[in-house]
Amino acid sequence: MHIKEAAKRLGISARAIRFYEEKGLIAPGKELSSGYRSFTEQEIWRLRTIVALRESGMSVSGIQAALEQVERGEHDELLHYLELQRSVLYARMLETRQTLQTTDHMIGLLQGSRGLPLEDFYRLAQDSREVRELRNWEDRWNFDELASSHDERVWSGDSAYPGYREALERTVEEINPAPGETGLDLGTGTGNLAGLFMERGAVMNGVDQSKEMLRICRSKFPGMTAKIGNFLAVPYTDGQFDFVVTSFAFHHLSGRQQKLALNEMARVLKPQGRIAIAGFINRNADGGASADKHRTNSPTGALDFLDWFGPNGFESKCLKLSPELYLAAARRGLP
DNA sequence: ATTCTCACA
DNA sequence: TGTGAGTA
Repeated sequence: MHIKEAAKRLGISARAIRFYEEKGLIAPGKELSSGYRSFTEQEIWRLRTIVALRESGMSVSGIQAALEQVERGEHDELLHYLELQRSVLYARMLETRQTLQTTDHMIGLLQGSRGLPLEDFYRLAQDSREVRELRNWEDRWNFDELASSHDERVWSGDSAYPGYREALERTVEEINPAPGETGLDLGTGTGNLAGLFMERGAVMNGVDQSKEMLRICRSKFPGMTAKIGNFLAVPYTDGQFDFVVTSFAFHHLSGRQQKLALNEMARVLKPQGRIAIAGFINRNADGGASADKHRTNSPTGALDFLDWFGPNGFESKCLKLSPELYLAAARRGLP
């Protein structure tokens, strides 16, 4: 089959097919006499995959890497690419939704006032941009960096920190899950906290940005759903969870990112849901990404984000577990 | 009808 | 990440 028919069957331009060839995604044979490209059904199938991945937003170079790995039989690599792609799409959706909200808000302002409320517009636009910039945090989506972020977090494994296990157990006590309740563990790592909740009969979901962590987590806890994602774009729809927990992860965020993360936690929480945050609690002036340097021994450090709960309809408290470890717990009242 | 290259957004 | 024009 020649290029035009192939293009027609795939619903893309012939030019695009040549482009994919130029980028090394396909290598169709050429007819000796004419020099025309000749496409086999195999190649059409491959092109279909390319088109599908492209439609989901994956870059051409990403598709190239994915296809190479599939050829080597490493299917979980492709699975990882798709999961990653999903989380990127989800983040994009949340951003779109926020833009929509801002626009609605502006429409409301316009309808409610005679003149142009320029100052309000300006403030709204600023807020909106700020949130977008926070979400667009470093490029942790870069495949190469996933490994190093894994290393950064490896200390949170079983043996590493004194008080680690106690902090997790106290978190479970605070949430006090009823059997059958649905929970979300953000920055779940290898699923240690989620595992404790499952022992209590909770149905657990976990989110982590490291595929290595998720792989270990899945093998440790087959009954748990684990997704790639992060605090600022939690890959779940609204109002799903009875409780959201996180341990030894929140301090990686800057203060403003923590606020955004709390918004996300509240978003996926059911009306009377609970939140528990355990670990180091930093008092982090904004801008500093690595919060570990700013660990504080002062419980007032926790108040920086505990202040968020009250105005958002939560009853909250903060417990000091050890000189360095804290547990913030919150419960949302009736709406 | 198709290929290739170059410029362009 | 593609597209369009011009060419052979």
